Amino acid sequence: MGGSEQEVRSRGSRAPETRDRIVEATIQLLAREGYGNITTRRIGEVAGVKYQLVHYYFASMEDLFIEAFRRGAEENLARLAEIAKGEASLRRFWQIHSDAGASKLMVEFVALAQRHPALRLEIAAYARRFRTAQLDFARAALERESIASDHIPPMVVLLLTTGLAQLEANDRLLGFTDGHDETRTWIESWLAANTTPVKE
Amino acid sequence: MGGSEQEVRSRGSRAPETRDRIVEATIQLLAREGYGNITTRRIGEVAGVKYQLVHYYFASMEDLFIEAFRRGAEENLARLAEIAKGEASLRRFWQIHSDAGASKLMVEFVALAQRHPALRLEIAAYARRFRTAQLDFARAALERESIASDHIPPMVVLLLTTGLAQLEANDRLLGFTDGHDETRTWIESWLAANTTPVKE
DNA sequence: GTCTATATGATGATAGAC
DNA sequence: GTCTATCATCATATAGAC
Repeated sequence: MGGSEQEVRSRGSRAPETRDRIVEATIQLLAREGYGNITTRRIGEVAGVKYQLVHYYFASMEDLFIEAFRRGAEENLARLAEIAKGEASLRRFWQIHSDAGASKLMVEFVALAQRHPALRLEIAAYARRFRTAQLDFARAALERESIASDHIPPMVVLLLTTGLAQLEANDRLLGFTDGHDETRTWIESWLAANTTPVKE
Repeated sequence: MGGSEQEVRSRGSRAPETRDRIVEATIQLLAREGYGNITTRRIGEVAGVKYQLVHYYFASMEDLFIEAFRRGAEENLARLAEIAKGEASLRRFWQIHSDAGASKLMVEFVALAQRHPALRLEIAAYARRFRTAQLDFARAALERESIASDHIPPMVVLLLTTGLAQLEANDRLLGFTDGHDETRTWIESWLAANTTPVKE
């Protein structure tokens, strides 16, 4: 960990990344093992620091969770914005839901949220924001593309696809994936047959 | 799901319902406050018995959860079987997913399952069984009814609707229901327009 | 900033009297 | 079967030395 420091942190204080490491470890632990095993001890272990340091940087676990969630949330919103830059298409819309890792993380955070009211509010606020952005994108895609079948409200498309992503994450949590491939394959081919391709 | 019957509890005279009360309290607590607040002390409180009795009747919390889950699972399977007795229709199929309470309970159990491996296996086994039964029903409905739009594989219909139900339960957990009504209304009217009515 | 030690509290679980 | 009493464990969170 010596070497070159490309940190933009202008405050050249010592140990500039401990806090980041803690946040990263939290996300990583959450993604790998789930909310059930999240403790300060394990976080410290993964981050390579004493677990008491967690309390030095964060007043409470909830604060840490909120910060970790925000980091992931910002990434998701940024990615959505990135995708939204291109031409709106249902195919691109579908891509957003294809990241299994993000879905699982979201499930974990929601689970955590029930024990931490402030985190719950944070997640709820983000979820509504994200959904609104998704809705805009879905609306644009549906308007632009001529869908062969009945016209479907953007909200319906949104909830069905989001629900599917959540279901898959949930199934995986339980340890099975029956029907996932079949459904994804069908959706992909349906999109291929019913929408106009968009070039990158 | 059968197998080892641990206690026969044939002594029906003395305090016959304590065990049931504990199981009921567990389900009730899970439905009301979520997995986060499930402890032996709270269960005892709700059941109106000393919390130590929980350990008298159940070797571990996991055993209690498994029994509680089985009770709910049996009910769900029974209700599905009841619905399946009638003529298969997409409308009836959709009804299965309309019970918000059952969806939330399932979400809670899945959350609990991550801390309790044996419960996870139990739930996974049930989920696959239930899904198979639902799939049969969806297949029968799709075959019987002439759908106006493209033909959709039963598995796709199943995962989309199940996913939607799960999404709604999840949103409610977070405290918002944006788009739920709109989506349900659209689905109901779509079913009304694209399927043949079934008389009770 | 990081360490060692510790306070404080809740939990699942058990022992033994009645 | 139900009670009181208690245990060991693990959690979050602090205090204070360096």
